[in-house]
Amino acid sequence: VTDVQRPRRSPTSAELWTWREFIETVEALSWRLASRLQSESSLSQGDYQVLLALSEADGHRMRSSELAAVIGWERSRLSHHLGRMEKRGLVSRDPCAADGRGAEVVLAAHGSDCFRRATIPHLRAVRELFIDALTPEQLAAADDIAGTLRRHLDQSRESTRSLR
Amino acid sequence: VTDVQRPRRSPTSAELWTWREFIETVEALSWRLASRLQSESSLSQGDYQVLLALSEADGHRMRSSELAAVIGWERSRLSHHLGRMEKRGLVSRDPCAADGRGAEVVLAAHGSDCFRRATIPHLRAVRELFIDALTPEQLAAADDIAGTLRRHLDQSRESTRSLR
DNA sequence: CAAGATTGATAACTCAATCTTC
DNA sequence: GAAGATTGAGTTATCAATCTTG
Repeated sequence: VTDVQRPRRSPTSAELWTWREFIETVEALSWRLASRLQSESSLSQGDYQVLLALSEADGHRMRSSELAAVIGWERSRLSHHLGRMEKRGLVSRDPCAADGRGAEVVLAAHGSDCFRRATIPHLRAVRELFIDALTPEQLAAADDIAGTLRRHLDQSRESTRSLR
Repeated sequence: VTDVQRPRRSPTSAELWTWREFIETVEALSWRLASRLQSESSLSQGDYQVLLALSEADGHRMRSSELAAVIGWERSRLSHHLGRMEKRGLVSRDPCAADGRGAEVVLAAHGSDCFRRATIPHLRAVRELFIDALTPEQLAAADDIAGTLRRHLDQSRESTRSLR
């Protein structure tokens, strides 16, 4: 933690191989899950993320920008996406009582239905393609790695911010 | 390996938590790397993948469909993307001598320059955000997990195929 | 003027034709 | 007719305005 200033070696070829295998595999996995979700439940990954976040929210409703933060999207992307989901009857938007500028996104009944029906096959896919593929030890290691990477990312976001 | 037929429990909440943390973190990491690549080198991830594959190819040229297979894209996506890269002078396309139907994608001089200039900051980013974040043990575990997931994915692709 | 959110223009991705050559 | 590759139409993502309210 004290070597922040010192420039370091570039990655070895073994390290790079690990990196490429890791990122490409996870992307392939994510792609495969997205296809299954689409064909089994007619939802895109984006739809699912939005519906999941709303399902977990108090009163099945959230401020638009909070939703964007939770799922890690830019606001304009979310806004366009919500427009399409609204057309399909999955969500609706209400003006926010407390803050006249804001909007609240509400899970519609049809969205709730779609989400519930999608959940079982989707969790089955997650189990088949991820959880069952790994030993309990590997799963624990995955958890550890993800947590470490996440904290590192958050920290580096902070430090680049403070340089501005 | 003998329990293929038996339906199984749905994931525990701890397993799901691991899954979400894992996939979301990797996606955040990938997104962060893509932003850095774009701002530091004016290349998208797709551009980089194409340039990397061509740089590693014999004579800096490849058949179009082989390139698509290597980077795991659909042919039409690659074709559109190559059109845009060609406009920017990064690659060019030659008719293939051996097979009149085919096209060969060639790394242009400007593409080679851009790729070389992009490499150092990009590898630095990979090191900072991934390699240095993990201990050697975690890196080894990541390698193991990726390999296991990859084999599992390949295997499940095969078995769904044979059911048709 | 800053923050919340939407809009519009442009770029990129996907899917189903299409065209050419084997 | 099948394989290699491109094209076009429709959908989704991104970036820079824009509009409205605090």
